Amino acid sequence: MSFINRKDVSKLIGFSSDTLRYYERIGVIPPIKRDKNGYRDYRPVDLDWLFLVRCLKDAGLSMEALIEFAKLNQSGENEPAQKAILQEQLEKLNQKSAEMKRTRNLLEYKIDTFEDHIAKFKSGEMDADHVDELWKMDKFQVHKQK
Amino acid sequence: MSFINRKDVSKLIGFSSDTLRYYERIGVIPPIKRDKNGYRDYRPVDLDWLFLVRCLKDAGLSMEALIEFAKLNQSGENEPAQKAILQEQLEKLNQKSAEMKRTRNLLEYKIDTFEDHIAKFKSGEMDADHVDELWKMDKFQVHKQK
DNA sequence: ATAAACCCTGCACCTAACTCCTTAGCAAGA
DNA sequence: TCTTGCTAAGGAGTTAGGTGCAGGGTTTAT
Repeated sequence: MSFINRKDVSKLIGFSSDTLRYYERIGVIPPIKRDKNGYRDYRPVDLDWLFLVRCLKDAGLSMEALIEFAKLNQSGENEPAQKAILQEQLEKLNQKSAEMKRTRNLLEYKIDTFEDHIAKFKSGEMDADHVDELWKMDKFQVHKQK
Repeated sequence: MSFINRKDVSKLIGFSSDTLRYYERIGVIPPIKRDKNGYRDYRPVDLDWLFLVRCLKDAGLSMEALIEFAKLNQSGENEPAQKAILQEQLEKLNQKSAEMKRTRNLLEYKIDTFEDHIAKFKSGEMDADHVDELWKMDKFQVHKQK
């Protein structure tokens, strides 16, 4: 007689039953209400939370951050703190995006110059100039030493 | 008398000495030449490879993919295969970027509507309509069931 | 009334990717 | 020569994030 059972939730959100139970245990999702048999009875509010968890996890948040967020949410009047977490994660996401963009540039460069690059690589002719060329692609801000 | 020693490489690329040794062992980087003492002697060609590994790893490639790539590179005439791997990873990177963009939208939405959202969440008033609202944000293409 | 198909719990186990530990060799300065 | 600080190798330990399994209960269909 569950409203939505474990299996349906798995299908909807894409976490396995085991994973859902694991998340509940470590505190990523709040304790789910049970029906008369002790079976989990997921409500829309739970699905909403799981939806958010799914997105944030896919975006690369750690379980730790998600647990912190879940705790704040369950323990009352910490809306500014929660909002701060979301904003912080948004900031991280933006940084990550920028990082990925740079890596994409590098990949494109590597693909474009592949023949040349590999030829040098194999013959051992690749020298400091080539490495310099890569440093200049702005991924690292280190001082090359003599 | 190393050209560039382990510690310098750590500083330059940002992998710890242990990690460098680990990578060499599992085949992410080729066997590094040694000096008369048996100490590793990193050459520009090695740094170039490490640079690429650093970027691809940061972009989320698994060690497995990197090992495959490294093997192809060491074992001769597989340039098309290597190029294919890079292109495949570029494709994955693009997908991931799109995914992150969607999640960013969700986060922004959540932050904007936070007060309202949390109020509903706490009072348990959040209902199927709200979940619908989220489904519509295009992250999932599932059929909601009755 | 028995089987199929769900659900429950606790706990052991797993993979990836490191990270640390121990024991030991070489090397350059006080 | 002694100490400090680098290096080496092999292998055990750690962390994150699950996954599987045994042993049991319920519900529904046949």
